[in-house]
Amino acid sequence: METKNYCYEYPRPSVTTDCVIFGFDNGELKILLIERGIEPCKGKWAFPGGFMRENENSDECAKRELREETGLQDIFIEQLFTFADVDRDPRGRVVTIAYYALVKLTQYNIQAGDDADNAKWFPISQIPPLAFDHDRILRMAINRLRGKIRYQPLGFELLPERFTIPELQNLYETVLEIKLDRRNFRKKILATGLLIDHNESIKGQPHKGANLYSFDEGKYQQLSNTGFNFEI
Amino acid sequence: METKNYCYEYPRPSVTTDCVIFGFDNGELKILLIERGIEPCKGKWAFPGGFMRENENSDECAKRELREETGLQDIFIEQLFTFADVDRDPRGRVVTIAYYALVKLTQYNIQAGDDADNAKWFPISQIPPLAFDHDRILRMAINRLRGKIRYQPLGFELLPERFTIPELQNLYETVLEIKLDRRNFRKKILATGLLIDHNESIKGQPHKGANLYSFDEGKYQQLSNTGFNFEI
DNA sequence: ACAAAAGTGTTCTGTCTACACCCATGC
DNA sequence: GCATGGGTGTAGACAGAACACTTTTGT
Repeated sequence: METKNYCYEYPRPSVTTDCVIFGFDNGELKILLIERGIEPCKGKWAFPGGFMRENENSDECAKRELREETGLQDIFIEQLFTFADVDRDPRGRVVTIAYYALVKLTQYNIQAGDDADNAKWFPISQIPPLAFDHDRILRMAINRLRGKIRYQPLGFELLPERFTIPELQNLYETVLEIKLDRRNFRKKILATGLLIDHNESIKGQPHKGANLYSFDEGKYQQLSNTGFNFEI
Repeated sequence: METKNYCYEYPRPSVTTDCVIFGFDNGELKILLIERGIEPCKGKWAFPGGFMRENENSDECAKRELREETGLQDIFIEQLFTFADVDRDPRGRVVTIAYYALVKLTQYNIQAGDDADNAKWFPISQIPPLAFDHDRILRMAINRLRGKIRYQPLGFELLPERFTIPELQNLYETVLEIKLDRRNFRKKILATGLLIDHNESIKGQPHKGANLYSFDEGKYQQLSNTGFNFEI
């Protein structure tokens, strides 16, 4: 199966994209994985991904694979890192351009088995054995998310369109694995002026329902053009 | 020349690494470029780089190319981003894993033409027309350096082993394109406890010579393991 | 003695932290 | 009326910003 192919006198590796998909639900950070039905690594779990085609760039490839394997589209996706170790795939030389994506899980409400039969969400505390070097990719994706959520408004990509401040705080606490002061968090997040108050609150709970907000994407774009920095 | 090669039924692109090399000299941030002697883009300037071999990963490839084309080794180098647009190289499909490197320019004292005949340092304010999509790569490298120098001790990689605080400040001011207060800068950088005082100062100037320091790499490693964050 | 850059300390201001009580809702 | 979580304000600590004068050295 392995053949040597040369162009400019050099062998060419296969190139794939893989995508680490984060969701947030029930106070837990989760990852969408697909169970491999064929060798190599049959029975292990892997990120959705696949081979880059001749007529698409890596961004397009990552988005296409996401759509084909999970039905997801129009979600936040960003290049993470490229993995090019010699022996990462037993079938031959494979270079993988890894991506990570953020899903409004409660909104899209993806079910395991949308397109791929054995897709499943796993809390990051209970990740099953992963195929290839996907554990390394996962570690890097989590670090990227942790690092970037502090100074870019990524959190909102993981929550429904309308969310409460306690939900947002819970997300930050979960992702960053820290505790935050309720009063200070609310002050800081409202001080950015980037939350739109909908004067509407959650009903049907045995306690006061929290107020709903949404993120003002347009205002954020404006502000970031004038050198403003979001920061938690 | 272009042939279609399939493995797992998919065509394989060529894979290269390119490296954006930063140096700092004379109060200027500079980039090392190589003039292309052959088509395509003959006469334009490009980053050193080349095709990844069968028995090396991308890090090894980037370091090897650096050594072969500039004589540089054992310098700071890090993966930047992967460029995989369909038409970035007129010869065919080429995926480039870009790197950036930092050189202690005054120390290594690389001369234009070490190995590659037409290597030359350019101040970033006077970059000549670049080959392929290298202007995009350069922009991304500069942004990465600007972003990362604030919260990781990258600055020291661009200065000689022993440097003065005014030199270090000058570097930060140049890279970040801002002015910093001399007294506050000194206070902050010394407060980290990461500078070793050599009680030795620059001589032969028509004014007071500045004191020499070096960066305490070992202490930084220790501190960063215990959750310390460098920040300017 | 003078020009040029290095070195040094204090005050002010604004931001982050810590913390306790009342409010709304469903049962 | 009680249990549960939501919402609010203030005082103290701390870090960052602003700022002027003295010191060293070569010419």
